[in-house]
Amino acid sequence: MERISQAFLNFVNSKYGIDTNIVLARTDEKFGDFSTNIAMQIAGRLGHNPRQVAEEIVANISDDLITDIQVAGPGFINITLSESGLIQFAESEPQRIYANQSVVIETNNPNPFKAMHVGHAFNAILADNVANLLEAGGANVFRVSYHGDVGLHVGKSMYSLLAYVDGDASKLDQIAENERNAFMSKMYATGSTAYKSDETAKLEIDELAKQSFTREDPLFAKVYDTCKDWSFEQIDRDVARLGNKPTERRFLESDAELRGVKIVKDNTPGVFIESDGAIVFEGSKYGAFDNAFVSKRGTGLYASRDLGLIQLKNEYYHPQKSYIVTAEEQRDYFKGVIVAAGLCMPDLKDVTVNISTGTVLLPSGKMSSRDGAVVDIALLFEQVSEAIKSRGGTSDDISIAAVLRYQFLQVRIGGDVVFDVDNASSVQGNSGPYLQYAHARARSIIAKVGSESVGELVDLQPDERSLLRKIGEYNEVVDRAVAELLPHYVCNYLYELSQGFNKFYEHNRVAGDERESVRLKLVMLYADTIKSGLGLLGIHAPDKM
RNA sequence: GCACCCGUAGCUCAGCUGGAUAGAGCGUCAGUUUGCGGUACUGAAGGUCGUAGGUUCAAAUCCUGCCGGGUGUACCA
Repeated sequence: MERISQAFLNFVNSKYGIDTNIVLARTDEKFGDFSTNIAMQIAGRLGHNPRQVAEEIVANISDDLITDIQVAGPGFINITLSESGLIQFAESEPQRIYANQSVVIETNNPNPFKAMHVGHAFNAILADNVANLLEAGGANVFRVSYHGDVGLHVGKSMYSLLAYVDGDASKLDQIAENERNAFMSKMYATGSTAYKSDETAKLEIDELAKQSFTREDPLFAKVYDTCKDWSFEQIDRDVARLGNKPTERRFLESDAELRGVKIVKDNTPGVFIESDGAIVFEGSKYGAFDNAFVSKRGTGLYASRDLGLIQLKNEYYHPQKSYIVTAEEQRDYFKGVIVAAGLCMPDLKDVTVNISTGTVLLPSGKMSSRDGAVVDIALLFEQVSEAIKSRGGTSDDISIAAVLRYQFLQVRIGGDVVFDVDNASSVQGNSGPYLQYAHARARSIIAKVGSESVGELVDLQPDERSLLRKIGEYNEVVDRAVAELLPHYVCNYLYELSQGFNKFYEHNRVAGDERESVRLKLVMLYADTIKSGLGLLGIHAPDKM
């Protein structure tokens, strides 16, 4: 295709003396395989009639791979490729635009001592897919996680937990493993309520929050360590159930705390200023907002820990890029942190990138609790599982992950997702299960016919050509998704592809047909393509379901 | 107040490096089956792309104003 593009550019350059970077674009099948608007682009500059220019160009372009080229509409040039041209596309490889790059990406960051909720699941799935795209682009990807193991929320939990154990940490042993998550949620909720309604409790919790940094008291330390371990075990299980690839390192706010404060203090004055006793970064000068990095008490705040984390990631991985995926509420916050990091550590300028996501919204009353609280991840899994069962499907972790991932990834990153359990779990329409089914169906044909009877793609019939054409778009779609780090392009494409397959399937028998060997080849190409695409989304494509 | 994000079919969303008649799912209505997995396929209805201007041969797409919704705005994370 490069060659054909170049032929256009060369001709336009020699004939009209115009340098352009016009590229060929996929077009509606009824027009051909590719089209270009190059004639209309240059006609204006030349003062010529666009159709006439197009005719001149068409008359001077020829290539082995082109079987038809003509002018249409106001001056489009439509190109139809030969079968071998289409096959070349189907057999090409995606580009590796991140080759030789090391990147770090946080693929989950729920806090311990609190239950994971649907927002964490959303964030984790999106980040894991961005990581997949980076890998597909050839990057050496390090998946890490980052967790808030210190601070106020820990104080809230510890308040309830210490009351519960009442001086005897071994009481925690009585809690069954499968009840720990619910127990921790309850502890946090109780502490959180007390913090709001009870002045004495508030003071105590503030004190416990401070202790979370030091953990000097043996009982505190024992309860803290036990529950933190429980939390991480649970987080790892839940993240795995979502279909995320494992992370290789867990960073903690407590690890980032001291070095973060040091970075801030080393750059004050300079990057930071002292204001009202606190150390502040004047982000408002950089399109963010003024933000305190160190409190007037001298303790590091969230922002200084992020600074410390940036330094830590660099020490471990020396990445060219470091991605942090967060909710859009933190967009301006990260803008400030990233600018500050670049000023404090000039070597790391432009390394950290914040990708901001939308929010998961819940349409029916079914999944939102009355008080407006967030949906616990356990409930999310349960609801999806029920929905799959109620339509007669088998509810295993692979199916549940397919439902969640596809639903979350379908929307352009940055937009909100309305999560309707029944809709997402449905096998009809644009959903994860539909794609899995469309894959299993193809594998079933392959199994029936037997892969040894595969033939070559020659003398294709229109339906066969059409499917081959669609398969050939895969790598272009992946390239775009990789370049823009937007997985939803892959979702949209895979849905169109499987629709195309189902249409083909409807009218073209494979097994036993006289064109069996040709069609089998096509079905195999299709099945491999959709499996590869689903893999990129972190969705398993079982042969049977 | 200021900054950022968003506004496309009844609902949920694609399309936004400007291009041919604005697409899809769900829902609604009407069809298809002695056949490789009907968990499928075909068709119909449904849109002044929030609004008013501007740029352009060409605007859902770029620019500006306005209207509507959301988020952020230092010692929480």
